[in-house]
Amino acid sequence: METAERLFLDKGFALTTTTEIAKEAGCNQALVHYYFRTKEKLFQRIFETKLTLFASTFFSIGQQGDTFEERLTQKIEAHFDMLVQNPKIPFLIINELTPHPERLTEIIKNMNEISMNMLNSLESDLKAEIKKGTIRPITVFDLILNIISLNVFLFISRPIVSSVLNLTEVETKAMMAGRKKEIVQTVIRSLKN
Amino acid sequence: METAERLFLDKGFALTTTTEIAKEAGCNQALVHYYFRTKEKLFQRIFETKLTLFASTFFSIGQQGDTFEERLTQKIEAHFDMLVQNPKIPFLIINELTPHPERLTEIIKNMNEISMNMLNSLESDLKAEIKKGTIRPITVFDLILNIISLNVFLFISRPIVSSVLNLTEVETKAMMAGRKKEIVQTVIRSLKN
DNA sequence: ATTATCTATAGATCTATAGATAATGC
DNA sequence: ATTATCTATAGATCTATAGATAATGC
Repeated sequence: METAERLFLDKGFALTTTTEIAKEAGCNQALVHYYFRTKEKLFQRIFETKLTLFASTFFSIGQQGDTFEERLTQKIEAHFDMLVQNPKIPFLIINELTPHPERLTEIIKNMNEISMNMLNSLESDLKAEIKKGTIRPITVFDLILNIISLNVFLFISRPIVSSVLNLTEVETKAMMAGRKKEIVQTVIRSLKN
Repeated sequence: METAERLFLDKGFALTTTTEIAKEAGCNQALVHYYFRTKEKLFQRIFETKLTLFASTFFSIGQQGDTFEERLTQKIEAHFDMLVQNPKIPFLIINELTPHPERLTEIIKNMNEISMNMLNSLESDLKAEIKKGTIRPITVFDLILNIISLNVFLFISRPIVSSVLNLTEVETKAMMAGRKKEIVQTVIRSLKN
């Protein structure tokens, strides 16, 4: 499963073969099917884990903090840090869900319990601030999509950006750290009245 | 080529077969190879066109306008409008370049002529504004990546967002129009001192 | 006795080409 | 005579399973 996870994350479902998984895992190809029946089933087990991880993190951290700005900064950074730990998840999700949006339907229901609560808490927090006049009017949808766009796209485009700018691994890390601060700045400042 | 373009944009290189291209184009599969030799060559002709289109638009529009804010708004909207016309290009580029970053190397050189000029003009424009104190200090890299992130990710995630929120086609269009305004707002406001 | 692992292979694709036939241009 | 189109097929995968053999657990 570890090998399969790595290969699926690198190349997606279509480009990964059970032969390759077996080879890199050090067994024969039949054994992969002995344990998981089909390539699809093996993929789904990995994919659902990754999708749940990706979706839940954003809504589950950053409830403390005195000011709205602090709480929001925590959320953005927690989301960013989750991506640092799982940099290839966004590519996998985009890669698989875009041609097969129907795959999402079942999984959404499983997440609604946790995420909806957190979403509502963010929404009421946001609305209170807008009413106070400390930030401009904005929907929770737009705010979240702004944050996810800025965070996720960095990780999606990282291989391409590193290639275009010819960055070493160290330089890439420095660039990512810089982006983390910049993204927080961009989101916080964009809310100012 | 039209059929191939549509299928490659929808499903990427790996999931598209020359058999399917031929079938939907109304000829037999051998004819595809008669004209294009290999699936790879056919793909590259389409891919390079799309990649050039994607990369050049951002740097080639929006030079007029009295204030920096107007010029920047034009650039953001021009980029957004290009994506409206070509909503599936980002997915194709991400999908193909992430597992094969080496494919980019040749193509970069072709674009450097145009884009570098435009990038320099944006950079000097930006620096002048920062010096004047009308906007906060920010690198041209961060500004461009902010814009591309917000714009492109919307189009990458559109199928997923529409599916999650259960949006009709009309509702999706309205959402996109709202996002266009919101993205401009976010970028402009995030630059304020 | 059950579970794990292997070899071998069926069956389904898919790309690419060979070679025959039809259509077109001079 | 050249170009376009077709049928047929070779060769390369790849998934999945059947059936034999080895390892493990009681």
